[in-house]
Amino acid sequence: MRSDIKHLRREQLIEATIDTIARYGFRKTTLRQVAKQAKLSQGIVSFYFKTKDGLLLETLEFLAEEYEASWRRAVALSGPDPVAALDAIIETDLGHEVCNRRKVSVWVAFWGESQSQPQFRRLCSKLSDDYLAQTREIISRIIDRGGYQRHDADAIAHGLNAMVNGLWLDLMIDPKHFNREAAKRACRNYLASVFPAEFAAIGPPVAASRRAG
Amino acid sequence: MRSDIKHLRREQLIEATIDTIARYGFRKTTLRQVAKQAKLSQGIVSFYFKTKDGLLLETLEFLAEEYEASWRRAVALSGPDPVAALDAIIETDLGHEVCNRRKVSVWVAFWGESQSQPQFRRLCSKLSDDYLAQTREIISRIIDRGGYQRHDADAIAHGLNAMVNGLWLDLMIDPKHFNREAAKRACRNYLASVFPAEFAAIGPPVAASRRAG
DNA sequence: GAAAATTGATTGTTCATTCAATCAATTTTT
DNA sequence: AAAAATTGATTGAATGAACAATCAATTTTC
Repeated sequence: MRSDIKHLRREQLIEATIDTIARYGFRKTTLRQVAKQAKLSQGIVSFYFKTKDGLLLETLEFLAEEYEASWRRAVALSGPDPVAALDAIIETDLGHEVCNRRKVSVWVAFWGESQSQPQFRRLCSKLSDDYLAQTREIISRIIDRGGYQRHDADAIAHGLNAMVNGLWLDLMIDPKHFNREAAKRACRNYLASVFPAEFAAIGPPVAASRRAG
Repeated sequence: MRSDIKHLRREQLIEATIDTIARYGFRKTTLRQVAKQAKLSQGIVSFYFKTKDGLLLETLEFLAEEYEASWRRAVALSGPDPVAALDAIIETDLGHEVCNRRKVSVWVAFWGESQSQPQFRRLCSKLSDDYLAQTREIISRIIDRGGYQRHDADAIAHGLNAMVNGLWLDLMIDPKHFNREAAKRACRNYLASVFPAEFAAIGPPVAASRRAG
C-alpha cells in the first residue's frame, strides 16, 4: 500500500539516524551515512525530511515520545500504590529497553548539542519537566500517606532524576563495569534515605550491592 | 619571551575551543570559529595543533587535568578525616569553578562523542576510574572506622559519581531551576543513607532542602 | 637582519541540498 | 482484462557552500 510507505520510510530513516549517531557520533552523522544505513539513496533523506536539522529534530521527538510512553505505561500498570509506581519507574528507566548503549548514546549526543540548539533544548527540557511532574505527584502521595510533611517532593524528584541520568552516563563511559541491578539498587537506596519505611524493605541494603560481574 | 608564546597560544586556543563548543555546540565548532574566538587568524590553529582532532583531544586533556587537579587539591586540603574529604569532593564537584554551564556543556559534548571516538572514550574512562579509585579509598576508610563491614565501597563510590554527573546534566537541561546548594544536599543525603552516623548531621535532612530560588 | 610567529589566500575534499530522469505501482480507458 | 495514462517513490549526478589543511608571504621579535 502506497499510503503506508511514507510513514514506513520516515521511521526507517529515523532508526537509521539513531544507529548512525550511536555508532559514529554526531560529528560523523551525514545524510549520506544515514541513507547508507537505511539502504536507500542519499537523495531520499532530504525528500522525506526536507533538511538535516529536520531529520535530527524528528529523531529526538521520536526518542522522547518513546521514552515518555514507556514510563507512563509502567506507571499505569503498577496500580494505585505510589511506592510501586516509583519502583516501576526505576525498573523502566534502568531496564534494557530504555537503558541501552544505542539509545543512551543518542540521548547524550543530543544533550551535548542542546546547549546551542534551542529546539533540542526545549524538547529535552519539556521531557524533563513532564518526568519531574509525574514523579513529584507520586512522591507527594507517599509524603501525604507516610506523614512526611516536612519533605520536599520537588527536591526528591530532582534527586531521583539526577541519579537515573548519572547512571545512564555510567553506561556510556564505562559500559564494562555497568551493572543494571546495582544501578536499580542505587536508586532504591537513595529513596530509602528519604522514605525509610517505604523503601528499606524493597531491595537489599547497599552493603549487598556488590556487583555480580 | 619567545619560548613562552607557544604555551600561551596553545592555552588561548584551547580556551577558545571550550568557548566555541559551549556556545555553538560540537557540530558548529570549526577551526575558523575557534580562531575567530581567539582573535587570531584561521591558519594558526593548524599550526599549533596540526589537526582538528588534535585540538579537540588536547582540549579534553586540558579539561580532564584541570578537573582532576581541583578535586585532588580539595582532598589534600580537607585533612585526614575521610568524612571531611568526601564532603570536600562534593563541595568541589558542585562548586562554581567546576559546575558551570561553560565547562559542563563541553563535558557533555565530549561524552556524546566518546562512544565513537576511542581516544575521547579512553580519557573519560580513565578520569572516571581515577575519581572512583580516590572516592573508593576514602569511603573504605569510613567503612573501616565506622564498622560498616558489609558495605561495598565500590558500589557507594559509583552511586556518588552517578549522582554528581546527573546533577551536572540538570544544570545543562534546566539551568533556571538548578540550585547549587540543593544539589550538594542531594549528594549528602545519598551518603547519609549509607553512613547515617557520619553524614546525617552535616546538612539538614532532605525535608529542609526546599530550593531557596 | 635572522629567526620566529602569524597571516590569509588557496587547495582539495566533503557536505547538504536540488533536481531531472527512471521506475514501479496504481488508476483510467477501451 | 489488456493497454494506456497517471501518480508517486526513488535514484544518483550536479551544485555551491563550507570545511580542514597547506603554505608562501608578511609581520613581529630579539
